[in-house]
Amino acid sequence: MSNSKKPRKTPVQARSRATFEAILEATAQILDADGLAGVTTNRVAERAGVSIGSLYQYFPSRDAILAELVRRMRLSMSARLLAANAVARDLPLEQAVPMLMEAAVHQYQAEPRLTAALEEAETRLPRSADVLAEKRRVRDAFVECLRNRGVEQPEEAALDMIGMTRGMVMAARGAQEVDYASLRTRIARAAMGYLTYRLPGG
Amino acid sequence: MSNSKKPRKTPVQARSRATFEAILEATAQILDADGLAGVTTNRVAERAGVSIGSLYQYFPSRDAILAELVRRMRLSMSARLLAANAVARDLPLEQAVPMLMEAAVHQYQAEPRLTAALEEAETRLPRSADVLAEKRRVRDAFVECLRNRGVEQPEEAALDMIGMTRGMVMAARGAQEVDYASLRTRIARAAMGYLTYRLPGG
Amino acid sequence: MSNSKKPRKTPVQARSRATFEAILEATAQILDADGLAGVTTNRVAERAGVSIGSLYQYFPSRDAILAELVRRMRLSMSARLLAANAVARDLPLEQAVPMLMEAAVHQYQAEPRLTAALEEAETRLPRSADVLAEKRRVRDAFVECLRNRGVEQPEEAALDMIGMTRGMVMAARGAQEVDYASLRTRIARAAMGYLTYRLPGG
Amino acid sequence: MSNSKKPRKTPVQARSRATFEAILEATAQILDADGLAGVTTNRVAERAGVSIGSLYQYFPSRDAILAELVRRMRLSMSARLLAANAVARDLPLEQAVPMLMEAAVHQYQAEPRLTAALEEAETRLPRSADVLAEKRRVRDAFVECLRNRGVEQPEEAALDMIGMTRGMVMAARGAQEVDYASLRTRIARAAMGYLTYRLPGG
DNA sequence: GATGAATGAGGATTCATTCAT
DNA sequence: GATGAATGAATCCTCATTCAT
Repeated sequence: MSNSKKPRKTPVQARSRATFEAILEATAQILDADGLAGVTTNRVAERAGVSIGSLYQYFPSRDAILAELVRRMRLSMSARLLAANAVARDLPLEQAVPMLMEAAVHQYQAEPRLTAALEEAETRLPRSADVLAEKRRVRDAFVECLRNRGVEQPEEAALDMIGMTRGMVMAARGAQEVDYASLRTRIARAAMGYLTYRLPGG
Repeated sequence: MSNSKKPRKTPVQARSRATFEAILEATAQILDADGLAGVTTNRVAERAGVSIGSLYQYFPSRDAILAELVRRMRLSMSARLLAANAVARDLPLEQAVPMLMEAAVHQYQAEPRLTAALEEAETRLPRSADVLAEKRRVRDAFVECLRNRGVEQPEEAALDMIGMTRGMVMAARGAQEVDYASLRTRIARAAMGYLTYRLPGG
Repeated sequence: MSNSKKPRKTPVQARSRATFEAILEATAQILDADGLAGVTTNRVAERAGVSIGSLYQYFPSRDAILAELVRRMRLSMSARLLAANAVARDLPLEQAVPMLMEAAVHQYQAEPRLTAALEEAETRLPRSADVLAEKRRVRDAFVECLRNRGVEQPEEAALDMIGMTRGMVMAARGAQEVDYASLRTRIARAAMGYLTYRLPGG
Repeated sequence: MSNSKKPRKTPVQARSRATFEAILEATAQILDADGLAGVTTNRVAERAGVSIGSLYQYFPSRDAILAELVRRMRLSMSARLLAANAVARDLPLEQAVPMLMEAAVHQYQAEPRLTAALEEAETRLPRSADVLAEKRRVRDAFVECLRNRGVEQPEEAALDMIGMTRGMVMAARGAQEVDYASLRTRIARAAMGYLTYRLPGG
């Protein structure tokens, strides 16, 4: 019995592959334009230029399409983070952290609406081991970066830095802000400030 | 021209008032328990102990119920922020900021699931002038606090601080973290660090 | 959480009751005309003169409609059997058995196609305690009748007599036979013969 | 005018023959395991190790596959009956009848689920001359056996004996009874009793 | 001949909303 | 005002069948 969230058939032939990708692409477009509620299987099929039957040849359910997109997004985010972490390996904290934050921001900045919709989808979908693993890798990249540079409580700090990144991008997006260069600088500042500031009472 | 998102009638009589509130309370309970998707008008009516027909006497649509709850949440958040700002009027930045951050966190901390569901509802609903105004007041409270204490770019900083607050609470919640005292401290630290840190290159 | 095979709402008002019965009646007509495969919810609703939404107010699923019809059929069969058994209480075997057989045959004879369709439905549906109980009562009526008159292995004999009844009616129906008086006589003969015949070797 | 229920081509070559049989075998397996509803053409093709396109080279429709299986079942039943009748040619009624009954029971006993599924399929399918002919031969075997031994109304009696056989086996199966030796004895007893018993009033 | 990708009519079910009583 | 029965558009999904490669 195959996992119902996995693609139903692994596309090997060229035509199959194209259909498979067309369905994902159509779904991403609709998510970006109309959000999660706009994604109906018939609409996806229509936009993909495919019959509803074909859609169900490749995905066992509507959720499976969303799950695949979420999986790809998380995969892409973790890949970017790991790459940034590798590049920053020998840099000091104040140079390494901005690089990681920039990597973390990238996806939100590149496709803000799609990413928000996919994160919403992620909360609706059953927890997926794949997705959890990728998120764990992102956090681990932060943890490693911080621990190697002597930061205390690196697990907690990683969580906080990921959270503030996401929160600040979303807030900027909500306020229609478009100066991403400035935003990245502020996010890096927030992270470094968080790591170095000592509260008066603490 | 009647705004379809406003309650259909202003309840003046006691019984009307009670029914009106019962519907909102029922909706809030369902949102907290099952999220936005669990809110169906029939279910709300049933839990409120009201017929579906009566529900539509008080609210013109399902969305109108959600809009009213969103409005109240934003109202409550801005009230809390304004109060905190008033109390902190004469305190220095490093004492005022934690007070504001704490006020901003409160709602998320007190009812995390309900608040998340209402924010999700908010993104689905058409922009409401009421809600925008309350959010503006929250931001203005931050702006005033910062400007009075000589912080540069207070508009931008207010936005960032609100964003990081929300982001860090949500991340903590997603990681099942429950030590809110620690979380509040870290959020205050992030805010103060953000305001005071100078990037090497900047 | 209510049993999903039970009617969703117990109809108390006159209009409700009428709708409820109209749905069952429409389903029975379709079963009789086209068999189980002809029963689609939309078709039932249409024939009942009711919207599809109304149908689902009264029954949680297509199967629930069928289950209710099966339940009624079994109820009616057991009632008839028990009545016959009561009437035959003081009669000797050779008079009692034909009465029971006649009662057992009645439903098949009165509505052969509908009954066949409902029995087919019964095998598809999850076992229902109600239905099993009614079937048990039918068998128990036979058992009691036989045991009181000194028949050996009355449980087994009851099962066999019920089986032969059903088999002979169905075969007659398949052969387009319509002389039910003759059929009943033969069924009674088969039953009595079964009970009294001694195999040469046995 | 091509009968759409007939196999599309007569397989002469070995490979064709093998494919044809594989499809039938796969269908029989699915029928036995999951009943008529489990038989989908794609599933049959998959289990037969054949593409769906090939399946439609050998059978014009799903029903044609089922029809062929029904035809074979009836063929096999009639062959067994005719053989039993031949063997019993010179035996007296009370020895001949049990032999015929046993032959009639055999198929139900050997593959109860498959046989039940095929009989269900038979009722769904359009009447087939082939199938009717085989059923006629079964009945004729009984008729001949009875007439030769002086039984009155042999046509009617044959019908009744076939019916009671089927009914008793099905009832036993429904009751999870597995002692087929006992069952066969009882079926023979029912048949002989039916043939010899004289109702008091008759 | 074989393949399997593609088709789309059709079926079950939900739920916001209306309106007769 | 209140009630709740009724509505039907919209949604997810299946499966027999076709046809380009």
